[in-house]
Amino acid sequence: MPFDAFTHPTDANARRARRKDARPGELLAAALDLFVEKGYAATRVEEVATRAGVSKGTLFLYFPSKEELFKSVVREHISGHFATWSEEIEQFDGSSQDMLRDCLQSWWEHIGATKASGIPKLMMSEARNFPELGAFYRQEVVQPGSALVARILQRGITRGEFRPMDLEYGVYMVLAPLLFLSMWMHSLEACGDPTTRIEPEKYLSTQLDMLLYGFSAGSTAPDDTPHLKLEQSTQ
Amino acid sequence: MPFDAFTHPTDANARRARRKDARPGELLAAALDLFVEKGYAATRVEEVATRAGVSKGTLFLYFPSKEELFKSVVREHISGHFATWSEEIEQFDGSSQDMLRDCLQSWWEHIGATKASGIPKLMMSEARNFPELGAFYRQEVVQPGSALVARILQRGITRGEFRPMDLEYGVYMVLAPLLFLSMWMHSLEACGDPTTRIEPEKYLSTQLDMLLYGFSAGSTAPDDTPHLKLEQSTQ
Amino acid sequence: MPFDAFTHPTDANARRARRKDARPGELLAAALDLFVEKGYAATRVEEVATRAGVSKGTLFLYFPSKEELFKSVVREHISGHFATWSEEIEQFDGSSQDMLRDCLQSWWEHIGATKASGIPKLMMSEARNFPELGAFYRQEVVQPGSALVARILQRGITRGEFRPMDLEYGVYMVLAPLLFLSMWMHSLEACGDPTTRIEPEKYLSTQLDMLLYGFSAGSTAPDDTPHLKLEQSTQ
Amino acid sequence: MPFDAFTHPTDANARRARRKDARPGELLAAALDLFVEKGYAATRVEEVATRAGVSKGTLFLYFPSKEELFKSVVREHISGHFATWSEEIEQFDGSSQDMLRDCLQSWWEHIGATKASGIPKLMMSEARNFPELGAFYRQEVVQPGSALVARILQRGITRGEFRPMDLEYGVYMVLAPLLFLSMWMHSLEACGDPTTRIEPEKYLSTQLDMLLYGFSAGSTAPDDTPHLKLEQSTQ
DNA sequence: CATGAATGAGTGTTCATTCAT
DNA sequence: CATGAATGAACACTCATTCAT
Repeated sequence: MPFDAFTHPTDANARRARRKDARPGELLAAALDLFVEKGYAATRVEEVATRAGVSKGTLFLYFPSKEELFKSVVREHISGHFATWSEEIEQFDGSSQDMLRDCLQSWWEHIGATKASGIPKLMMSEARNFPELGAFYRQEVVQPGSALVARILQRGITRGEFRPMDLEYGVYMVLAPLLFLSMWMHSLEACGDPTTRIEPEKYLSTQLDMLLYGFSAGSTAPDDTPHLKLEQSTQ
Repeated sequence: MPFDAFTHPTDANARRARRKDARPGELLAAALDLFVEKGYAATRVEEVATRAGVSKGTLFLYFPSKEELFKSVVREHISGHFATWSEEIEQFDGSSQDMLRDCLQSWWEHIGATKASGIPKLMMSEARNFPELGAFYRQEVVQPGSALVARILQRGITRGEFRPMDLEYGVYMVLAPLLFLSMWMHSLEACGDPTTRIEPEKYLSTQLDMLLYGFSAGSTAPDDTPHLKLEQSTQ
Repeated sequence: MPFDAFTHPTDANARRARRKDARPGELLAAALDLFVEKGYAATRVEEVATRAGVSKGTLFLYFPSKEELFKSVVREHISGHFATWSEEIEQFDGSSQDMLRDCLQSWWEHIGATKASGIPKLMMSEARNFPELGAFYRQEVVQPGSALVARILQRGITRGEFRPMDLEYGVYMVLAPLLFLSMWMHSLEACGDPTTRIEPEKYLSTQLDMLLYGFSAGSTAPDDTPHLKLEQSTQ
Repeated sequence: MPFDAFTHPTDANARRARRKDARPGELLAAALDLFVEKGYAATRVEEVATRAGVSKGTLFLYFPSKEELFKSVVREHISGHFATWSEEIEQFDGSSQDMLRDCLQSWWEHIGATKASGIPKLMMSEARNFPELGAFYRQEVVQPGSALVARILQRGITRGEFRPMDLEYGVYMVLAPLLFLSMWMHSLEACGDPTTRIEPEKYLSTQLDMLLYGFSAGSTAPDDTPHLKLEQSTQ
């Protein structure tokens, strides 16, 4: 491509451009780790810088303050899979039960098993100290996410696969266990003996079963219950 | 006044004893509020003292450090209704579905609707900074609580009311939504517009329904579904 | 001891009251010295505290910020001799020449020879960085001071002792050399070899002569020229 | 154009030579502005560089440190009109009163109305932090300047136009109001409402009158008083 | 027992200075 | 020669903790 010729790899502009992205990226990653691990206040900016391999001064070259760094961390990890997921929902043509299974599976792959799983803990811990961020998170994450799940449930109801329900609260039943799982992983599980460990595969399988058929004896799952299989237990 | 006679004003020992209990009580209450609201690090001991109506120096008369104050706050609010609950389970003789309903209802009354609902947020936020507290919480709350729920589920399975399941993960399905609810109330819900508000009654009803029958169309609840009714929507 | 009896050691309130005044007083004195000596920016709050015999933290107990400390320093030294001076002018009944002599003499005694002489340097150096303070100074010091001198000049004109003149600029002729003297003392004179030293008595005598009779040969002073004699060259 | 021919574009040496002079010139000008405006400490080298249209790094190519930059600024603007003035004095053959008038007029034209008028403020503000500069200023400016004025006064005395006086302090009477004027312009006048403005022409006229004849009624100026007229009230 | 003045280690932030490109 | 990213020493300010009264 002729255009590429202009910005030859040795082209200083390109290199600088990459820098501009690279350095903050490492800082944001380090900051996410530490904020999740210790909370906002207990995290020292110098530690963030050190972990990112730069000096304290450099951090302030990219983020005007600790608060802005925090906001950037949250925003960074929200860019979102919503567009992709929305697409997938649109084009899915299996049963709604399968859809729900895919939903949990995809959440684990793209959120639960990644660093992004630390964000909910961050938000829950700090939302009251950063109300502006709380609003941002509600608008950018909670609402779109709820909407996606609501579409799945609505589809199931429409197709006669799910029974009628209050969609808003039905959505919570899908999301609450997921969010609880990610918070657990970054709090009690991360600080204690490994006996506390939740195995995501079992956990999500159980959730799927429960969501579909509940615990009552009569409502046992048919043999063709969607089977959830996670690719990797991560990290 | 006969009651006053017991704690006779000239009885210095008695007075001091009461004091020792009374003052820390106010301090612990103030501290719980603030720790839940702002997190451990962002809470100033002076603010705690002021809110409790005493001076900063007095606080250190009762708690040797901020850290000990924090630990006391958590310990204090964990005293636990486990003995009572255990008793209730022992003597319950209705269906296991009803038992589950009573369980949610009781949790709301004694935990969810009280200040104790702030503890889970505190633990999730600070467990990694206070691993000792995390262990304590697991031992004193998570395990006994899980055991109680496990007994309910086991009873249902034994009596043929619930289908067989992995008890450990079944318990999570009961507890995760409850813990999520309390965290939500003290984070995003507490910092933003009231549209985010979760109505506990609806939320818990939905959870009960889901737990028992799931979402699938075939497994609709029978007419005698246990109906959950909360006494008061709190505070 | 009779002296101790007055400030009875057991009177906690009285002692505390004195404290409240005493501590800031020492801090303000130390701050004035240092601000005059090194300028606002180059002065370290810790140095101010140390010179006042307290810790850095204590300084912030009395002044919420370095900026407020600076403002307080300027305000403190402005309370002013204006009331007294105004009175003196009112009741003076000698010649206006004598009045002018007394004016210079009094300025030296109460301002020039005291720490207050550092304030003009401070204001000249920092007014552009603290416009609000500049306005305050103009209003509280420059204007009242100019008004006083203007009254003296006007009286002389009215009584036929001084020739008619533009009062506003006449006032500058009285004040400019005084302000220059105080700035000189706190800048070049304070940093260099003693040969630069201006002797206030000679300086002010010369100024008085010039103000009254100028340099021209014809206008020599009569034998009864008011003679200026400073009490002490201070410090 | 013949002049251009000298600095032929292909002559690298010439170009570099010009650069060496040109770039620092802009930097010194920018630095003078900012140092006068905000003081030494509050002036950021980056701001100086930006205002001069170069990068921060470039500034350090020409000046090894902020301190050296400051010293250069002061030195640069002290080059002095002393040779010219000395010449003028030598060749002047009017009255000493006229000489004094020309002196004030020339000071205004070459110092007061130019950026050099900021130097006295700088020296007064920073002399104690840069004693070396203070000494330099005394040697290069104060002493030659005083000597010039002293020559004028001495001439007047010798010719019987001025009355005998202590020359050293007589000189201060000439210089103090001038230095005060330039400090005023760069401090209180520069930060506040325009009502504070001193009109140089009136101010200097008044000073001249006072210097020659004083304020006393008997010593009114003869009709042939030298009349001071400034060419431009600057900027 | 209660106070609140005093402390000083610790933190976020700035900015002169360096140096690889 | 010019740049601007990177540095780290230095500073203003905070706050848990102490202790004399």
